[in-house]
Amino acid sequence: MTPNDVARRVDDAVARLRARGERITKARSALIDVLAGCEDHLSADDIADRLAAAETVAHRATVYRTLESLVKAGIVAHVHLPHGAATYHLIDADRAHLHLLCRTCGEILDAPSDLLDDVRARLESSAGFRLDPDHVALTGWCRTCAPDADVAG
Amino acid sequence: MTPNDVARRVDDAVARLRARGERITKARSALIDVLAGCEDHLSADDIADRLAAAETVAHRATVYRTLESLVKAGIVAHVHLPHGAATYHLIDADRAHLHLLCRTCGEILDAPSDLLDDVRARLESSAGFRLDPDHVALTGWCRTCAPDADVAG
DNA sequence: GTTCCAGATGCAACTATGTCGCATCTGCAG
DNA sequence: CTGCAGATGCGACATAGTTGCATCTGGAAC
Repeated sequence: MTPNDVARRVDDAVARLRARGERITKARSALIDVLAGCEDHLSADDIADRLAAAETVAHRATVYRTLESLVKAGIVAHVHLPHGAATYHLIDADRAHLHLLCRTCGEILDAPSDLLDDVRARLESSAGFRLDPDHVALTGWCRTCAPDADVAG
Repeated sequence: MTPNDVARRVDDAVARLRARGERITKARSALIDVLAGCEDHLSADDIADRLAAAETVAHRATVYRTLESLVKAGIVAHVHLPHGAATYHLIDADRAHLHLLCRTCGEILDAPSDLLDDVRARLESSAGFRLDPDHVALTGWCRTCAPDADVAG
């Protein structure tokens, strides 16, 4: 990701926030910078740490509330991981993906965004259930850990 | 589920615990009774409440440790729900199912256990990732809530 | 039935992840 | 520049789960 890409992501996010009539404060701006400059999956505490490292301390409550605003604005996605904190990342249409969590090493892998399309269609027609495929990570074991995996636990 | 079914489930669970050389204590026995007599999905606190109602008070730590033993023994499955506590239920081969959680009303629905078979095969061959399909609930919106659902959040 | 001890339990303190009420501060519209 | 809705800081609270340690007990050995 080039500096240019980062700037584009920041601008895009800020524009979308403004379009919703939300204010652009120091905390929000810094938080968007952190998310835009990062391709990893960050927990709320990770984000607070990076804000502090960038010399923009924000209270934990502010981080959570800001993330909530960004999620509501459709700018950020939060993904729940079984055990441990939720992770947050900017939504990027050309970078859409689902998440796989290794139960042994804890690594988060990306999966193609169309992975669950068939499942979604089946659930919709059979149970009327509208699947939200990106809201939780699927779990299992990565290539490295799979051979030693113990199914229980 | 008839009283007979419950008794069979209890006996089966106790036998499997013994086979692993684990002790059958009052707390464990009562906890298995609770799980065997219930088709719902119970959180650790739900279980503690039902134990208390059955006049077998067990400390929260004991409930967690006992559940962990049962999970390790392959007798109980725990399913993580985004937001809120994990739920536990006895594993019953002829009753296997996956879980769907409605993000609006919080209801837990069952889904056929083969729902993710294709996905599992794709992940295994393409990424070497071994999916554990029952460890997390899939989220979305049930038939009732879907029409009003707001995707963000 | 008694003894013994690994393992189970009770308890309290602790961690982690969020949430909330309220006083203060600040973006930004006018 | 000013006013104020909305954002922030702070601390207390809530929930879910874990851990260290002293005590108790299931069940095997005798």
